[in-house]
Amino acid sequence: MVRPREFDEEKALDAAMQIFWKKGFDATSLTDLTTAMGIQRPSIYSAFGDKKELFEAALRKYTRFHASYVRAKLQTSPSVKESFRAFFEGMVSEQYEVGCNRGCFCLNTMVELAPHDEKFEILTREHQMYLAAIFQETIERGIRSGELEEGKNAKTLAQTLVVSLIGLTVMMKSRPERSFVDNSVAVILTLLE
Amino acid sequence: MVRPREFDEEKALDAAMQIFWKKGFDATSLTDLTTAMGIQRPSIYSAFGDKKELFEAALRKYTRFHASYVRAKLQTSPSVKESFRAFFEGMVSEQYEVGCNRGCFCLNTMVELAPHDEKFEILTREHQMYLAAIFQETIERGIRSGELEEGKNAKTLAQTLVVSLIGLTVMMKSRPERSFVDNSVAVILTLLE
DNA sequence: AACATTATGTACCGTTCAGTATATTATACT
DNA sequence: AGTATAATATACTGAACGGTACATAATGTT
Repeated sequence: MVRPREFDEEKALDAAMQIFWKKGFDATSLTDLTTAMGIQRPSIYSAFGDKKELFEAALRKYTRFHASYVRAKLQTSPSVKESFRAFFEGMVSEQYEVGCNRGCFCLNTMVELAPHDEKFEILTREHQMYLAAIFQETIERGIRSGELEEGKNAKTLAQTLVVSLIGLTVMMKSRPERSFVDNSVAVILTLLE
Repeated sequence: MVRPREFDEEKALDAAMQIFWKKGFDATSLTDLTTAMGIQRPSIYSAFGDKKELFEAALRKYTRFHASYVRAKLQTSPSVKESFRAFFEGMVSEQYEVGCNRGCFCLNTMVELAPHDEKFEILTREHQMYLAAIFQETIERGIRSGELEEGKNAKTLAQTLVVSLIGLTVMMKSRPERSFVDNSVAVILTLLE
């Protein structure tokens, strides 16, 4: 009945995510987007709406991906402590190995848009809350298995680990000496002892 | 010999700092700046250079102010633990009392500009290093006075507290329930126990 | 094969941006 | 008082922005 789309919407959205992640909302122009996505402006508007709607779709894609990534990373070992260690140390390694320094798309958005746009305030907050829930479940698993002491407050500990994760991620944007973050990770992990 | 400036440079720079702090570099237009600073464009250019130079001057003013603020806050009590508590809890209170949510100018810049501009990567990193040094000195004071145990590693602990400070500041940009940050502060402070 | 429908490519819209040329005004020194 | 100097105010520049009108191309159905 009609002419079908020539481009893969998911691939195009992925390209948009990458560039928004790297440059942020304001600094990304529609020309940047058409180049990265490999399609023309009217195709963007018909498929995704305006720039902000596209950004929101890209961010939602990111948070889904990121949440499942974190969930997977925290199950790499039967040991909860070991899983958290692998998670934090892996995050640091990845950031220092990659050339560009884009950090976390959700945190970038929290800084750039959340204070002036309630939609993104809510969206970014809820992602952090979700991460805190994942952390809490993992800690509770450790308590049940006996690896962590019974007295630990899983909820407040999880919240603190999320705060630490945010701090590490943002700190690395300024490329401090690696020992700075390595030391911090080591101290943060003592909270699980 | 010449016509003197009609405006107070420090006051104008302060106004520029406030608006850059609130809106960031890209989102602040020269029209915003002339309005906030109460002067015309050519006056900005002759007194401060271009937009980026003005931004840098504003950020340097901020970091100087912020560093001395932190130094003062950490001497509010002879007790190091109590000083850190006052510092972290005060920071949270201030953020929740203020209507707008501008966070920390230096961290905002770390996210917006540091990854794409080496000058700001260095500037923001050095401020965090300076904060870490202040924290370390404070912890060492606590160790000398006997308030903190001898075995504490002042340096790594200070680095971790800086990471925590960053995490709290950024987290608050999404306005989570206050208990979230209050809990985190409480746990973070246990690192000093 | 003709048509209705939607995607695409091009070229454009008005607006806003950072930055500046020019003319005027106000000062300090001679 | 007159002049040299620099700070203002106005108005403008070209470029880039987000967004869209319009013509063309490609499909599935009749």
